Amino acid sequence: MLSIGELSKRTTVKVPTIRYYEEIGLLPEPERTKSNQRRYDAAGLERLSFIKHARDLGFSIEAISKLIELQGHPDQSCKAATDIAFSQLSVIRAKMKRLRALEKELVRISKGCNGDRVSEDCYVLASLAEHRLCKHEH
Amino acid sequence: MLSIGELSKRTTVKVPTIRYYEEIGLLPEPERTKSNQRRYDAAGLERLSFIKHARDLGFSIEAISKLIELQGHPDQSCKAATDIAFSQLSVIRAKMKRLRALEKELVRISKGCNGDRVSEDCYVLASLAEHRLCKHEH
DNA sequence: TGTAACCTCTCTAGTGACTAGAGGATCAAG
DNA sequence: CTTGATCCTCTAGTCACTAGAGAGGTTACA
Repeated sequence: MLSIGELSKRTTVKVPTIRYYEEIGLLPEPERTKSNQRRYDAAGLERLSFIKHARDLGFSIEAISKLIELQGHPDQSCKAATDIAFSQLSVIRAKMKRLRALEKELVRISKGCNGDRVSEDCYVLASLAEHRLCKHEH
Repeated sequence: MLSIGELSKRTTVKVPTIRYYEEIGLLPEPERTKSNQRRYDAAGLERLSFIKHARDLGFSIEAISKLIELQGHPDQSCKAATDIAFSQLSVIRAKMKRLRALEKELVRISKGCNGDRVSEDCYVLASLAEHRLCKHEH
């Protein structure tokens, strides 16, 4: 049985975050010692590892809740799970698309001035002030 | 002179957001009519357009505050401004790097199961449960 | 002049996913 | 027995807004 601190070390999830997950119902309430400290078993460790890994992959807490729910029915179809993974993939791709556009524009703007002028003549500041100076959509 | 609603339409910044910007000091307090409604002049419109454009490019409110501060000293060096733009660029690039890694991993995981199995045998769920199954860093 | 539709005001609270800190109890090592 | 680490609960803060309540103001048209 692991204390919250040991669980934290093994999963690299911070202690207050573990308590937060419990509060919102993502982790079940664990056993307690006589002195009211939390104690986790192997199932608790596994569950938190799952959450941590999914979070690292950018899944929302809501999506993770659904995935856990699905895990709990090992004999049912996993279509819902793969759907969630695909929608996560499209979330990631949408973010990348946007970031690529921003990068392009910011590179262009940055090239306009290397910082050796006065603010009045700075192309960076001018570009921020006037969207018209932008070449790409963002 | 523009009402807050007109300013909102021209900048596509929502009314509550304009009030929020005023609250945190990003926008100066505008004039008011006798009946206490906000009225904005050309300077107010320009300032909010600047903020909006910078936000669209992903700059934080804090960075924008600094940029506005710099704009206020048109005769001083613009190095600080270009520095902020460059650091924003590296923020964007770091995010993209991370997203690329996540995308790669998620594509790989998703390929492992097309949703026609039971949860117990689903590679997507298994991969989320076990980091060991991952091929790339994330 | 009436009235309906819309705009604006302030204030509070909620979002997501935590993070920080206060103030106190408990535990393990020396 | 003491010290320092760890644990507990609770509240409040983060970022950049967003939503809603309830009251008052403005505008267009009959």
